[in-house]
Amino acid sequence: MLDIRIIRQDPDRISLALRNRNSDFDISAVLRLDEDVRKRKAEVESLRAQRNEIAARIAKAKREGTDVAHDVSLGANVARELSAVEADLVAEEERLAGLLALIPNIPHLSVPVGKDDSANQEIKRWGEVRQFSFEPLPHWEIGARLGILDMDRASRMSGSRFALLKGLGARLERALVNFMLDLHVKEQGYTEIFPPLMVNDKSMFGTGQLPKFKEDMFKIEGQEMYLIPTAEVPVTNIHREEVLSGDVLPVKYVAYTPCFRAEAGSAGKDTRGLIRNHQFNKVELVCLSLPETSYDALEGLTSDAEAVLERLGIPYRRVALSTGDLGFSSAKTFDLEAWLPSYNAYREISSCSNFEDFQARRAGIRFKRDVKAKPEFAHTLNGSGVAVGRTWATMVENYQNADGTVTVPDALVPYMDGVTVIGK
RNA sequence: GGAGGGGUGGCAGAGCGGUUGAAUGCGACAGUCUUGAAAACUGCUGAGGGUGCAAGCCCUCCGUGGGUUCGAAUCCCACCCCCUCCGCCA
Repeated sequence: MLDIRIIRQDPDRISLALRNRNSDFDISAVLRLDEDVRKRKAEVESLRAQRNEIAARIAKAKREGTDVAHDVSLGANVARELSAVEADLVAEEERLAGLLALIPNIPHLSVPVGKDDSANQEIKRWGEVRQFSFEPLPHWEIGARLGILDMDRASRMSGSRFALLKGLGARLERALVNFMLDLHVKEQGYTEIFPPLMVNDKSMFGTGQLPKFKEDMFKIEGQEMYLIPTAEVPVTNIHREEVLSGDVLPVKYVAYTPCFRAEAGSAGKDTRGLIRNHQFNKVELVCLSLPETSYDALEGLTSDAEAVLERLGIPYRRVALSTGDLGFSSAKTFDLEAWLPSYNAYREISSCSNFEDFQARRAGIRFKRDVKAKPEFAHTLNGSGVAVGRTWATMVENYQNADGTVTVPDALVPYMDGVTVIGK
């Protein structure tokens, strides 16, 4: 959520930012409504002041035993008028809040301006893309042949876009999760979290999934509860409605969770294998930071995610998303894209974002610099560290051998009980 | 799922229709004392918003949302959450 005061002060800047994001949101409606609300609020408050004054007078008169009838009827009139004006105010305020909740974040100045992902900017590349001496197979083929990935049976029990891992395939998934968690916890100083996988609508509002992206989530029937689309939601909301003391910042959390996405509107895209499923595993990094250091924190968080790919020897590149490709809540996002031989392209495997105070304002995550200071909104960041299913796919494809086996990279061997080749 | 109990400031805990934004204690903060610290004493101590150049003035908040009333932390209704016991269950 944007600060209404910024919209008031600098509407042109907001409008430009929205246009750069391909948003047709009409700021002027917000400004008009904001003015109405403030006018109405002044009315309500002066009526309340009158009411309070009359009530105080009656209290005093009763104590002194003087007549009260005149003030009581005066008070009744004020009360009647007040309730009418108050109802108008509530309605207007709700409308304004509803509009504000739909405005995306303002991109940071460093974000490349452009209308879609073609304007994304490559920041760096790491690793050599492997040249195969044979025709490489996609991971769903490799997995099926090795008996470690079974998409057919998964769709029989659950439908399309679900995966069944088996034997060393399941083991590999678990190995990846543990490897990533160990790296982030033991070497990079994150605190491990295992959060609830269902959250209420307030939490979904806090991180920006609601109200606009309801269709992308699985809702529990008959309840105001959703399956989490990412650990970002419960983990960022750990400190919802809290005032932290400034010296605990930065707070760094890592969580492994399954993620659930309805993926409305993605029909026909990435229909095979592990790339785009309704349920997938992810290790997520979340950081709460001081405002002035949040871009350093973004750099740190992104390189913490990159370390995962580097240890696994997976070639990747880092891309700065353009204004047109940026997510709703984000002020700046780096995507990490891993080389996927079956796509003959780099595919997103991690997305690291600085939301600045956008989520913190929605979720009420604040801090005080010291005991006397006014509370300020913290900055929130998160990034995948990294998507496990996509890593599974990328690894299996990059490490496949001509005989159909898959070599296990050194960093993972201890997590695979010493297995160095899958399929031997 | 059933039966009770309870949600008040950072914490504990009063208040149960009229100077109560809220007693009291603890904590925190500032100060006095002290070579320093502790103790003791004194003072202070929530958040959000409107308006104004400012000083200030005003409004809101006692789980949440409604209602009654001139006036609600206090009365009524609904919901949410927590605790205890029983049932069920990995």
